[in-house]
Amino acid sequence: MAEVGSAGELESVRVTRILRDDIVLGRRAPGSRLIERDIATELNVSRLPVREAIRTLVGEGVVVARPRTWAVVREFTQNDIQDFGEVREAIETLLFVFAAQRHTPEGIARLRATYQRELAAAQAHDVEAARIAASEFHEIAAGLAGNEMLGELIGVFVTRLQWLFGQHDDLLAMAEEHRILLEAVESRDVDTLRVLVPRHLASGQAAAERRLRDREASA
Amino acid sequence: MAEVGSAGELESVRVTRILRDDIVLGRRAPGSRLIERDIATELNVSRLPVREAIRTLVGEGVVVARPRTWAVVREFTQNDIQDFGEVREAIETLLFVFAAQRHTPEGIARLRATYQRELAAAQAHDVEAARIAASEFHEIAAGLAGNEMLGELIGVFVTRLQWLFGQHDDLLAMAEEHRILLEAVESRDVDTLRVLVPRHLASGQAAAERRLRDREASA
DNA sequence: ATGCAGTCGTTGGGATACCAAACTTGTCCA
DNA sequence: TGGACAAGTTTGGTATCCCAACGACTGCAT
Repeated sequence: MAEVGSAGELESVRVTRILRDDIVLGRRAPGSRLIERDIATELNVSRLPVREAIRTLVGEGVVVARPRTWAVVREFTQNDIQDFGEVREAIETLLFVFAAQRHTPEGIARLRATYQRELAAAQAHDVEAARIAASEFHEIAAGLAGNEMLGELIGVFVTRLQWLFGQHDDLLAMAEEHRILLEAVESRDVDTLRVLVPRHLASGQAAAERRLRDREASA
Repeated sequence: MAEVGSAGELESVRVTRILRDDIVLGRRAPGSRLIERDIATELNVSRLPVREAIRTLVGEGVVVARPRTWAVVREFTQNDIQDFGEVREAIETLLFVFAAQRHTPEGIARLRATYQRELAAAQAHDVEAARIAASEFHEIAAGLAGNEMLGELIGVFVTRLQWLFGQHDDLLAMAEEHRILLEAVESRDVDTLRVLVPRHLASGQAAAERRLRDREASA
């Protein structure tokens, strides 16, 4: 019918992806209502896939739903972002430290290739490609860490991550930071990573806080 | 109708709780099938609440569901338990360090009261009460940490935590460990906590691995 | 015995219609 | 101004029906 996405894809998955993109890309504002019937009509599906999608997004922490009323896109406070940053620092440090301790030559090669794609995209000012490569960089690093539970945990948090910290102003600076991370992982330099990762995150953190302040000021 | 649980409780929540307890308490074995229709009939509800419950439990990581087939209770491997332990160590260290840095006198009083309840229950060999108090101990500590995102993260993991590490053999030893944690938190002794928490977790870890090995041997 | 292909029953994903409970909202009145 | 009340929305749940996909079984050939 619509013939979008991979063959045999479940409707609920498709709807989830659409709504998630709407939220992450800002097409649905924080606080805006998610009304099952309307969305169902809009996307030409029944309420069922929409319900599942909303539940999934609640699980991913970007939607809040109270019983028997509409769900809304989550509104984050300055405090939430700070809390999130603290947690993220711990998780990502763990991630890169494990990656440094356990990586294989083959894995490093893939990580480096992805970094180079990111760098090229950043130099060409291709925002979308750079964003995808950067996100892949983290995915590969998660693989190198060789800890599936850690992967699951990151999976739970990745949507709000992309939402809150998705848009990084300075693509080249970000690529450069990834180069430094890459080299530390390759040389298994755990001590350096323990100071590097928090510093890497701090820049995106500041940008997210700034964006939120701007939004609050204009409200 | 059934008039169980709190008033106005959603069916899906009730079903989720029932299934979760079945799994955590071992009434449903790892690998056993969760068939929507059967469970719906069994609990006298329609398929919808059951579907939602299963999705929730998938989110909590204790059920695996592939499209268009039954879901099954998750089977954990030795490797999963080890991975989980690594992640848990990082999270709980973060939790107790934050609690040490940010606790209030009032919060410490509640933590101490809960510890004393746990100790009393352990001395009386009341397994159920000790288990509940121990779990409350962690909940209160999470509150003291003053980081809602960390709370959410723990919420995602708490079910498999209770499932895999729920039964601790030596109640008195566990209470004693909680006493040491409590005192370190109270005196804001962060350095001690950084070595204490991993040690605290190691004992439960070993017990879980032993249990799994036994189960595998008898299969 | 073993491997394999086709068949058939089972099961989840989804659509539709309907209802009750409860949450919002707007209005009216003190 | 503030609160109680009424009306309209919206979700949660039930009941059916259908279909595609999956799994299990059967029987055949080797």
